[in-house]
Amino acid sequence: MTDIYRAIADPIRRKILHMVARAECTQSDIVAAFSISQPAIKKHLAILQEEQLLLERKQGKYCYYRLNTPVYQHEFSQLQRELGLVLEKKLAGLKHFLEEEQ
Amino acid sequence: MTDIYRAIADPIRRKILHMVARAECTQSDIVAAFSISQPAIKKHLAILQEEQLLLERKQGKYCYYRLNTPVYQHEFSQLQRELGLVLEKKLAGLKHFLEEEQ
DNA sequence: CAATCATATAACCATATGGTTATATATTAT
DNA sequence: ATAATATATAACCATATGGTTATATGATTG
Repeated sequence: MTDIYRAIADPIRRKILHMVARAECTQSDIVAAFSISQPAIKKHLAILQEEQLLLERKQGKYCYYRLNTPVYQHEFSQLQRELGLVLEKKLAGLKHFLEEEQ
Repeated sequence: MTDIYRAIADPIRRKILHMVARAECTQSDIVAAFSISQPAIKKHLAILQEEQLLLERKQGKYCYYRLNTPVYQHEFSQLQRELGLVLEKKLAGLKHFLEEEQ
């Protein structure tokens, strides 16, 4: 079940997400954009796919990747909510502290 | 230099962030809140500290942890921006596509 | 059909992660 | 002083991560 935290843990995977959001890319487009080997890129793509953030379309010898936008959008807003709550809790604590101080 | 992506990659560390945001906690408070060993918790705390998200205060036999709020706030907004850009790029692509279609 | 290009996969390696148990040390309470 | 509690650390283990090279397969081009 989509662990976006795992997906985004690596900076190369984050850059891949940017690439495939901007436009559909072939695997070799992606390989060309980095200075690591094709199998290494493949593994990153596999992780992004395991986490459902990537869709692929196979055409001839090419494999096109694009963002799975609905999933990304959903997972991103969940993440924002989860991490945003941390700050809200902090604020609530400060508020409480100030109100006790009257 | 603070890799928030590493810090938040594990669900236990995310829960710890919530705990220490809500209130200052001792290490044993945190240990009590999970079903893993004290050394395992200690390692999670060490990672959160390496990434500058946690401040500690030592008092007698207790070690109090609290959120490093400014750093968390800053890193969280950077993260939001970076991951939000992915969606913006997607939207820009769709917009461009529609405008070509007139 | 042969060469080339894109992708897939196997085998390997080093390091990181996430956990354990056992034990040491320091502080506090009885 | 002893016992109990809180924390720290060492040693170990299994698995995951992030990379490599070498090679196979499949599609396209000359």
